[in-house]
Amino acid sequence: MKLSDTESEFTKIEKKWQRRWAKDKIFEADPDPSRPKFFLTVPYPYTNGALHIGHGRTYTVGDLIARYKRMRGYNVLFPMASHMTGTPILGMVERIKAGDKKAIEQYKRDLRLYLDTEEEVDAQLAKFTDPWTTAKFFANAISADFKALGYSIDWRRKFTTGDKEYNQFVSWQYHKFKDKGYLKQGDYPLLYCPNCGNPVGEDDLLEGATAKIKEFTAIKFGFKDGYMVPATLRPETIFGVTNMWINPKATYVWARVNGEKWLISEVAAEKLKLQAKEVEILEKFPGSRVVGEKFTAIHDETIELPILPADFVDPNNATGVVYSVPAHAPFDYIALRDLWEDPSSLEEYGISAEEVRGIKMISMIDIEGYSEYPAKDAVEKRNIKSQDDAEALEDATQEIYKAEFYGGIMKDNCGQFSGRPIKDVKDDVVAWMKSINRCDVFYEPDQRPVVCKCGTDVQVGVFAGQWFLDYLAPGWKDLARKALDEMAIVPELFRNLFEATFDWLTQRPCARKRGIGTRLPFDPDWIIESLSDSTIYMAYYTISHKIRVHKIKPKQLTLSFFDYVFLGKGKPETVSEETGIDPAILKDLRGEFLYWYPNDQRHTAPSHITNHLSFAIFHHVAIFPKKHWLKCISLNEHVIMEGRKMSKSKGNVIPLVEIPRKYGADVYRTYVISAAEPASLMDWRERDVPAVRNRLRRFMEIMNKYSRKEPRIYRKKDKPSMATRWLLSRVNSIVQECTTDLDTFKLRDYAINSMTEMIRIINNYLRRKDVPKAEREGTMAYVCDLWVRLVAPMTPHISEEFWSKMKRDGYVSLAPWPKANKRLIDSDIERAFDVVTATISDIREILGLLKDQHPHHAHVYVAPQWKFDAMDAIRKADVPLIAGNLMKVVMSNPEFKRYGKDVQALVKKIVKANGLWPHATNAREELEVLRSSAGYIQDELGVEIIVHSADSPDYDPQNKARFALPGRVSIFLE
RNA sequence: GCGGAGGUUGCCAAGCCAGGUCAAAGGCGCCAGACUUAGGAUCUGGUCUUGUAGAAGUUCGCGAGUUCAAAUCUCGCCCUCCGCACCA
Repeated sequence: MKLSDTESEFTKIEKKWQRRWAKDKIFEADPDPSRPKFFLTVPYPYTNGALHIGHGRTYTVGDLIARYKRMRGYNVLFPMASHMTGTPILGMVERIKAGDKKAIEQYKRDLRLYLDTEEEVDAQLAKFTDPWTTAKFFANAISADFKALGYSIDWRRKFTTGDKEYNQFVSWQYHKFKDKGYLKQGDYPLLYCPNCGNPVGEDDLLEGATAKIKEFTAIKFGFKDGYMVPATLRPETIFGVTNMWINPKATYVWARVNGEKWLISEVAAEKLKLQAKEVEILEKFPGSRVVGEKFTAIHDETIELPILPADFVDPNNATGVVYSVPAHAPFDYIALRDLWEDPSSLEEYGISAEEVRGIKMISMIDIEGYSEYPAKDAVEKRNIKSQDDAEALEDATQEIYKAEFYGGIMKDNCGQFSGRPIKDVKDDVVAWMKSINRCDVFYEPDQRPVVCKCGTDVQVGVFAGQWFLDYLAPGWKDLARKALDEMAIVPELFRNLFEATFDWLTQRPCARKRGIGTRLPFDPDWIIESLSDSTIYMAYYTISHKIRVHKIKPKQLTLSFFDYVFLGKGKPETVSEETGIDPAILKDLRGEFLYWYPNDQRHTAPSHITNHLSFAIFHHVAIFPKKHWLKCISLNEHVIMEGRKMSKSKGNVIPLVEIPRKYGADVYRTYVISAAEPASLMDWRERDVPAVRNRLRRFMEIMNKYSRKEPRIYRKKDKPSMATRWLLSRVNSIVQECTTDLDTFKLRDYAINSMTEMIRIINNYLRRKDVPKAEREGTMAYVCDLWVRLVAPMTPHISEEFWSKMKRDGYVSLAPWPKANKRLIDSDIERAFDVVTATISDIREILGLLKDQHPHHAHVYVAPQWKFDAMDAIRKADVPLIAGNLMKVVMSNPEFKRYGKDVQALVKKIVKANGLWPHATNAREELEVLRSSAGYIQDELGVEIIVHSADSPDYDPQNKARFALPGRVSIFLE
């Protein structure tokens, strides 16, 4: 696709102003103690491909805030960088190298967005053999996209997370965690592909993408000179064990597991090897060999129980050994029942019918609504006949599991756990077994199949020595909560999710074995995970440009360098000795950090709350003093397309790069701001875009016509028309509302007020023929001056164009935000005008109902003053709206008594309307407004308007005058 | 399962926290009129139901409740979306 093919009508203006902004460096922000600062960040994009309109929403909102704050007089720093650490880029590059057709096609699609010919695309793709080239290409491409959308970014501070200098910064951060004791090492289970030898994430899976890891308790029942080891989700049921189940046809092993002898299935032994256990197979044999033998119970080793055969036991599931609790497990119950009924199959194992019939179910959990043997109840309720009815049995198992977990109590045959609720006791049973070395953990994926892209079955691997950030470390969470409490979250409704996340955070692996990133300084086998290298990096923006300017080398960026610059520790002279950096430069960097920090606002999408944003808060409180904690997090939801999720595979993704040339940056920006409030999902609807574009055209049309006239404010003494007074009032009200909207993050209201509503009132004003030309032009020029600045954060390019046409100094991007002139806001006029509008619609409605008649005159009767007074009296009294109450209020004033019946009618009306309605301040004003608007009403309706006072109507053949109410004139048409 | 957010008039989407000015903003779509050679654009009006006098009736997931008054507050129910950890 040629870039020049599809230029939008706005492209020329947009490019022109982007060039000038860059030339005059107006968004490059340096410390300036004379001005208040505002430091805004939006997370850097991940540069492994083209961005789409969804990303654009967040960056556009960020830019809108930056531009607004700039106009409010802040020294705004809005920087950007690019993210390339982690696995995605690496993964893609590997897939391209491997000749993966899908991956290549996907990259080609993205490249075609930026390159003109297929040859160029192929040539570029050929260079994508290392992640750096890829990341750099897209980082540059995305920067260009951002510039083309008019984002007011200070590009001098750009860096990538792969930079050596940045790695030094991340290293420093992790040294701090280590010093605080927040870093721990331990075992950690992950989905793992034995063939690739790597952990697998969602993107690496062919099947089972939603798989999670399930933790079983492996219980070591005494058997011969070792243990027989079933794995269970219900360890508390060991008190109800009656026998063991073994699949006689499957292969079992005696294996040495961490020095102990375990009997498990052969498959399970292989799995244990991946789970950080030392496993040596001692002997292989069919399950049938141990059937009929005895093992001992955990809670009482004098109890010997038999091992029985069962076909339902799957050697591939867990350890392939199952202990039987027939009273509480439907599978166990039915298998045992089958043997009771037909013990003949046991003969070959030397187990007699008497022996098996002698096995008694052991009830160990009390639960309301069930008999002694809940498993039996559940099976009978479903009328389950055989072990083969797996679905019904699964259902029964779920029922009992839930019922017992939430409502079950351990019976008094459960030793020290007797009498306690199941849901509380579970962990304690495990802890107790652990203390006597009778249990271990065994992991399985919670679903099957789970298949790696290489075609291999995925298993659970346990990484020994995995590094964690321990969010439970003493004091850390409390500090983070404190920071959250003091921080602004906008929209506020997202705070709940932060709080829930804080509650739920425990430990989190923070390093891994593959991907791009910073090596853990004290254990270089590990690479710091990319989410936790992106948490306090806002601080890095404050100095990144100067590191480059001063050509400071990575090895000079030592721990004491960062300690000094970010924490003020040490003396510049000492640090200079160590690093070789001039003390003056060090002081300057420290000054820059102190000027900009803290980060005043971080804007991003709520999907990051449960990870990156929460970590950002935790990491800030861990490293920085309170005055440098984050001040505010603002969020906007993501974007869907025509009511559907966007996804590359569906092909319903609009790349961000196409936006400026297809629609125009200002059109897109306006669309994005006005389509939905930040807290809600935005639905991109192609057919709504032209409507936005047309509004901008109308804006330009009006600006073209009036912006270059001589502005003049018509004050009361100039005796302007009512319409002009109304427009001046409305426009200034809107300026006020827009300011509030932006301050309270009601961005959609801002867009509607500043664009749609402004156009509406201006259209209305321009229709009024009673305004003298000079007055109209002067007033409109004044309005244009306010308007062009009001919309500048949203439509910066168009605004800039008119700002220069209006011969204003400098850039509108740096112009002061319009200030509402409160003296021009006249709520009386606005209310009075509403009466005119209401009168027009009333007459229109009546005209619509009069099908065959065509009246030429409309007699309008304005309510008498006493009715206004009566309404005011009620308003002031502020009593419940019951007719009696209201009557009392009005009648308490003797003046109203003489209107008896009419008062009653008025009160009835108010009760019916369930409240008071707006009207002019008094009868005189209402009369005046209507009289002065008679010509306008006439133009609108095509009938002659005669306004009367209801007190003394000149003409009232149908006695309509007495129905007139404040704000609701009475009308007679003829 | 646990946690979070929601369900508004054809569609999208405000309003709900601080109950009355709410038949409920704004946009899209649709209908009509003006302008125009025509189309597009623009401007104006209409768009829950009924109505030849400005009115009345029925609505904001469902069902109860609180209140003079509920889309808004309380309780119960139904349904939808999102997150749940190595994935940025």
